[in-house]
Amino acid sequence: MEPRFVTAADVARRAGVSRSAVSRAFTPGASVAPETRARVLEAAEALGYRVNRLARTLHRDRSDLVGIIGANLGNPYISAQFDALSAALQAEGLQTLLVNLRPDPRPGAEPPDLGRAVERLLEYRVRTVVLLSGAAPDELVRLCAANGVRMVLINRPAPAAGALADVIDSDAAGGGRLAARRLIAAGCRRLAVVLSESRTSAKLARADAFCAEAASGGLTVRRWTQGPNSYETGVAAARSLLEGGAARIDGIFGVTDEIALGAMNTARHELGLAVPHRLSVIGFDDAPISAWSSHRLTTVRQSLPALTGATLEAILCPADAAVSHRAVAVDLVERGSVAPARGSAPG
Amino acid sequence: MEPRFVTAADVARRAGVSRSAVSRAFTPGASVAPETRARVLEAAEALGYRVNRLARTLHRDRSDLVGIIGANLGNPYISAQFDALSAALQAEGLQTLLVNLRPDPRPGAEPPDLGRAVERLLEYRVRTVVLLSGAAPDELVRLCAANGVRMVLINRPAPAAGALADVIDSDAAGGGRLAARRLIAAGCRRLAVVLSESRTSAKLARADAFCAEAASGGLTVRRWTQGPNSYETGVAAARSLLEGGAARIDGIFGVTDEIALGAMNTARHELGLAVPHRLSVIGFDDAPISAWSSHRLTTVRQSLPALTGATLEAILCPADAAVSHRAVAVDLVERGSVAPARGSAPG
DNA sequence: CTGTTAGCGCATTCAA
DNA sequence: TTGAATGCGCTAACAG
Repeated sequence: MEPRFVTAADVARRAGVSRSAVSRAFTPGASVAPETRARVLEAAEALGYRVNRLARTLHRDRSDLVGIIGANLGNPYISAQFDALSAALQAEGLQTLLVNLRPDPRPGAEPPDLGRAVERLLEYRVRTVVLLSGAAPDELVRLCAANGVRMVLINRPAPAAGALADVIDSDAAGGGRLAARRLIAAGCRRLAVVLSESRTSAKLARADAFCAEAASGGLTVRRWTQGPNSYETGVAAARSLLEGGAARIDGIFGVTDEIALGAMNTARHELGLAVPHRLSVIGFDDAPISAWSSHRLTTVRQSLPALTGATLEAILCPADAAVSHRAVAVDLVERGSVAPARGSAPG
Repeated sequence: MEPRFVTAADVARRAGVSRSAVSRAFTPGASVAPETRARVLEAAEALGYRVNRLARTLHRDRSDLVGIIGANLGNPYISAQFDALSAALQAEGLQTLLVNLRPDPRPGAEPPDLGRAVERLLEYRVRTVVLLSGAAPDELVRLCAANGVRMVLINRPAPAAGALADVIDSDAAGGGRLAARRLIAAGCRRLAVVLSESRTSAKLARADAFCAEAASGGLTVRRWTQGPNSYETGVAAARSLLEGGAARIDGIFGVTDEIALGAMNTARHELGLAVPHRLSVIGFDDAPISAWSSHRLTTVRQSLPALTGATLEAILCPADAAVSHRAVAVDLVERGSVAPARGSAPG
């Protein structure tokens, strides 16, 4: 005899009431006599009944499933972000359904496809799709909208105007400028920026603003672009930019902490360059590990609580609310990877 | 006019067939005329229809949702493990429904409750519950079993004999012994083990085996237990164990890499102790960041692919299969945080 | 307040 | 192969 899930009918039978009574006993705000309700709950308890939320969803216009599309979940910042977001959702009674865009390592496997990911989530009738990774083509945004599902884009390229997508953006340009100004203040004159090949506009915007700010200070920036957003990308960049010392790069901006850490560690431990005396390094994110005493990375902070809060707001807003654009401020966290500012303006 | 999800009936109408035909067109192996099928697919495409997997689940005996219960998703090893597992599930057509056991930071919030987490997942009729965190009381295992849901425990205390739960265990005792032997070979004589307060038997077993092995070598071990499994726990331990230098601890085993890294970094950068010359440190997990040149932590490796593979096997096994116990071997990864072995046996 | 009834979207019998 | 009918577990509108 296969064990089976207990149904409302089972409970009704045992409690000697109708199925509706059972349903009502589990619906907050429904009108049930306290006594009936108690009897139902008792029977449910005895039988081990619990509401089938999947079936319940058939009736309501939206489920309490929130789809999160992410890649790179091992990344120190993204994992923290995902952790915070899923916890916050849960506190609101929402549940996290994950689609992992990580490439399947098996030979012959197809590369991950964002379109399929979204469709998959639509099949589960999620109420919202949150994009932590990848760039959403307008067509996908429209697809969701056509199904009454809002999309929330976090640090993603903004979709076409009028598209039904909320966007949460930390101030990439401001952060890039902050980084450039700080390196220049430290006396760096030969700057480089390291970014991954991902076409994510947030990372591009960080790099572009960095370059623009440097240019306005009369400096040109060596731009190093290759590989994924990973530690190894930073390692490779450091080797390529610093080895031999011909270019005499003295300031590096990594568009994510993970990249910056790869570059900094390689400079320090593999190439023997003193940080920050010979080379200053600055990152973007403020991942937890960046504060560790083994790193002490100076970085542009995106406040995780702020980011999570803005995301949650967007997710919770009524289905018919106008789309919104939430900006999250960034600030510079001074630690030990950038040389002290020279000639800072006196008091 | 609210946008609504397209239903099979809509498609049937447009294609001029019955709803059943639509259903069959989307059911692999059903008997449909190729021509009908084509017409249905065309109509579906035009309308933007996709199967409602929630409704589909009402008919099948199990859903394709796998519930994962985890805490500490920001932990460097756990995030990697979660990443690998969710990707592997997806490659098998299964979907990850997450319950995050992270404490709600809001004031007055209740602490996370594993029982509620499991019940929540049962409400979604998941086919399997995977426990990455917490210890499963037998009563919870029985609860799942009563609902025909298998439980998979990863590095968790084994439930009562006969309970319907698959367990995946990396060799905690073997790893603990490996760590002890290595520190002893390095010439360490004043050992300490650092563990968190969590009652997780895996971490306890690592520590216990470490102490036992040290004892058999004539050494007693200072046991430091406090706080959660986190970097800060390692930091606090290092301060408490090493500050002042009275105890002259010369070898530390952290039961997770994160703890070991906290201890090592604090010893090195805050207390100014040379690692490995003055102090040797060894961890357990082999998280990606442990290999970084800023750490080079010698550690006991749990192979992530092996762990993920074993987990997947357990999840995919038929519902009526006997419960299984899978052991994952560990080995020592030599890096730079332990002094070279002295007087190793020649040839 | 309660039970009856009628769906929600789908898969699967059963006849045809 | 196909359509009609039935049921999955639940909610909601309706009468009582």
